Amino acid sequence: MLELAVLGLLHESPLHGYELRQRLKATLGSFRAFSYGSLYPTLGRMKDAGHIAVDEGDAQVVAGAPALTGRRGKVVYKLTADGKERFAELLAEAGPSSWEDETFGVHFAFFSKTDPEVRVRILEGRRSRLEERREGARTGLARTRERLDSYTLQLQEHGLESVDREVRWLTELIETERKNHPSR
Amino acid sequence: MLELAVLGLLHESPLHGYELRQRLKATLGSFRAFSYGSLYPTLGRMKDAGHIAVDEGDAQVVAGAPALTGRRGKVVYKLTADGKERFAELLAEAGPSSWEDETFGVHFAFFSKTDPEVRVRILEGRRSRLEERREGARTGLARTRERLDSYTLQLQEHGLESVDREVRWLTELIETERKNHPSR
DNA sequence: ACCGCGATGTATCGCCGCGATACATTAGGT
DNA sequence: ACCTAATGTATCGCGGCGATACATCGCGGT
Repeated sequence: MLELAVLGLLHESPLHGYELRQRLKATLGSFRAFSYGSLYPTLGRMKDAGHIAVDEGDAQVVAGAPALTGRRGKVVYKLTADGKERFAELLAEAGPSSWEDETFGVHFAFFSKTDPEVRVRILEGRRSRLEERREGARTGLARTRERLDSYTLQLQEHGLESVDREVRWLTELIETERKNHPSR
Repeated sequence: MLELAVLGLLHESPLHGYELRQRLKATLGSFRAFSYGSLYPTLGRMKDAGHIAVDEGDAQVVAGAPALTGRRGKVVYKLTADGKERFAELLAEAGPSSWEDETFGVHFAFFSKTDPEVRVRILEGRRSRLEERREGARTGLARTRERLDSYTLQLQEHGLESVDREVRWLTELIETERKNHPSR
């Protein structure tokens, strides 16, 4: 998840942790943050996996100054060849994991680097996922409507409308995609 | 979080795990699920804390049948006096934690059991939280608009609109609250 | 009468993300 | 010269998630 996002961002240019986080916020927008508590461990894992490499931005040690305190330098991360492969691999997979709530947004953010066929499949997957959920909620609501207090009801309805909105959005996107890539 | 939800549901009537989860889905609607992987550990913690007690729905052991396999019975959970106190305590607190994304929905679901003053404070807190986020996103968007590809842009804008929608919803709710409880 | 299957039911495991926190460095303002 | 805000790296414990494992029960089909 975060892995995909990091791969995507480093695909543009090498970055250090802090920048990475800024970009994350800027790219994913209001929909997902990713704290340092996730970022650094993920970077660690990715490094271990050999998908990224570090350029110690290295500690320009001033001649006279004793290096008593570790004199921390910037740590710049960049993609390795394996990392690029991994990125392509993740971009290509259009399974249920690509259209779960949190994951979808990240995949979407890198759509311009994704194969058009895959784009459509992900959008459609996401849409039917939401439609399922909507139907479940709708019938559930119909069954229990009377027993619920007005606040719970309001919550449900707001939720339903949000889902509806997203479904409409997705439908538009799918149509646009089809228009631009008539496919087979 | 889950703790609050469980307290709220058990406040109505004792339930066992499975029912609890059904109610969770029904009450929180499309917006949050809560898997068993959260539920049972939470129930464990709450039991340890003395907020809930278990009624072993107990293994009606048939006379002749040897109890070789543990013959698992239903486990019914119910609130203790401490649990009711804890519930009231959680309902009364209207701090930042009450209007974070995930938390807010749960608080809202039990608004009918919440003090009117607290309700308004939570709604307002949530709203300003969203407005902050919106401003951040809006200015960020304005600064970087050119550098973003159309998909990222679309994602941002969809996000912004969603936030706008929720802000409008909250504003309506706040007005209704004020109308019904003019207060000081 | 038997089988299988889906709903009901309890529970655990490892992974991952979050918020809080700590601490160091650098730029700019007063 | 001093203070603050932004930049920067990193860790810790907690809580939630999806997958998984099992067991029981009622029901329809053969």
